[in-house]
Amino acid sequence: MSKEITSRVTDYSQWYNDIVVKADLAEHSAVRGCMVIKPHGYAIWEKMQSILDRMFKDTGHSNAYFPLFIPKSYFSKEASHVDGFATECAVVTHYRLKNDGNGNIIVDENAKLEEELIVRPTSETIIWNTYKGWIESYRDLPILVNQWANVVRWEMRTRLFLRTAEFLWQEGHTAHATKEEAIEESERMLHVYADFVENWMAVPVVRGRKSANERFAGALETYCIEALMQDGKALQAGTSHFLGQNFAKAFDVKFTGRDGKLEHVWATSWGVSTRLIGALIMAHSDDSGLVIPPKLAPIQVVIVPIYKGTEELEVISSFVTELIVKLKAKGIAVKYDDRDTQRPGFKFAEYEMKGVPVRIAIGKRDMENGTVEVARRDTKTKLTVMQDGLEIYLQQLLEEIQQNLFDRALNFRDSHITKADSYEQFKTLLDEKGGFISAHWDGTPETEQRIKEETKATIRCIPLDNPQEDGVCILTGKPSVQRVLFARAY
RNA sequence: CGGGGUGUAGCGUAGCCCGGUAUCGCGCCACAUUUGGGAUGUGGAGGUCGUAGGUUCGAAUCCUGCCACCCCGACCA
Repeated sequence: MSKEITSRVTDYSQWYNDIVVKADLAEHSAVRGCMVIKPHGYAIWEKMQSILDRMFKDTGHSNAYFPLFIPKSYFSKEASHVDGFATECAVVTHYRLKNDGNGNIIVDENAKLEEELIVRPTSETIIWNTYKGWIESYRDLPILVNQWANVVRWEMRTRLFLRTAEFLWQEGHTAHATKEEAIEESERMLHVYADFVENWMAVPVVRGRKSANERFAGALETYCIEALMQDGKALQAGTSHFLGQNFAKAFDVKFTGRDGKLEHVWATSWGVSTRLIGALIMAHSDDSGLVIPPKLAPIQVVIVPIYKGTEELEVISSFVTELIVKLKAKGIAVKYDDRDTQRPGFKFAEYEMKGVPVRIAIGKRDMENGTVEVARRDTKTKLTVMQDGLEIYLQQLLEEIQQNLFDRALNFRDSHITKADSYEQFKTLLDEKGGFISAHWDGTPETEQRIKEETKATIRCIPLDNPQEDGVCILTGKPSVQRVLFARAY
């Protein structure tokens, strides 16, 4: 099957592509810029969905669904929002096809839509147009709604999971009576995201806010969590926006307060996407393939029998059947791979490629000794373990792997936040070390833009609770009150 | 959207300059021997050579248009 993958040092970006394809997560589709998410990749997404969905429900949110299509005029209502998305919108102009008489199917020019429809790149406009009808009084607030959906952004260059023309995500859209409450909500959801990414995906993040340049089109404040990939590039793993009253004003959404006065509603929106799968891959995986943290793994433990002849297999299988019951009782997702069409070595390599956290091999020798061979994916080490009490051992091992992955990523991240005090040093660090560079910035969009043009690095975020410290901007030498995190990013 | 490149079996490729219906490897199928890290042998199946047209007795090969993909820019929360 020749499933060799390119090593990370040879070509990191090819390594990434190889993992996605060879771990069977996704593939390019017949449609330009759009991917097919394969069952193994989708299983990871489903796992992410179910955990996040529970977290959203626990913080008081409900799911709903809004249309895929948005009337073009809605878009124009919020000026900065249009500017942000105009260049990457798919537009529906007709609603019918016809036969041209020569056996070709063509667009029926007589079926032109009176108003073109935009395929949603995000749903703020259609949602705020809807909320207008839901909100009259402070008693109708807050509205805490989330939707799981697909969106389309017509990107020029795409990468599986990281940037595709269509992708899956969730978008939360909330409406509040006060500014404070809306800000609190957007911060709360940022922390929900950080909690998920760190504790489930085992990827450490920096929580912060975006500079004006990087802010969401239409937001007053964009909060984000930034993660660091193994090649030293940053990846925005989630964003949460305080939208102020911008959309309420654009769609005329007002409510009557306790005091009887009419006021515009305060808004937030927040989202994470299938891009998280890209983050997962680039944070943990190695040259043998994908590495999935146990808490997100669709299969946590795979059992591979090693046998000669059906008689040996039967003995092993009856033991495994009992073991599976015990593992499931501990909540462990287990798979027994007794396919006779593949040899053990092949299976070992396959599950390594697919990132299964723990592999158990059981052969005749083990059956005689009352042992199994346990191999962990994160360290690629093997141990012989007693069958007795195996379920407890595995439960602890899975937790240990989860922790180890996080610690490893955290260690890498922390050793890749470097201070730079001059522009020369800044550029050298970017080229030679990568990672986040903590540097003083004069706070102006112009300076950020120039640094971006000259170095391809952007301000990833201004960390929350950022220590205040007097200094001078690395580019302009103007006074600065704090350092911000720069990096080259995905 | 600019500049460059590539399209040949599921995947990776040879052939193209110098025109004669296609090479090799992996994978796939069958059988046998195998099974503690990607098995081996024997046999077999699989191709509108991206697509449309042109030149020619004859086109994977030469010419033109189109499409797709890749790389570099531009663009991108």
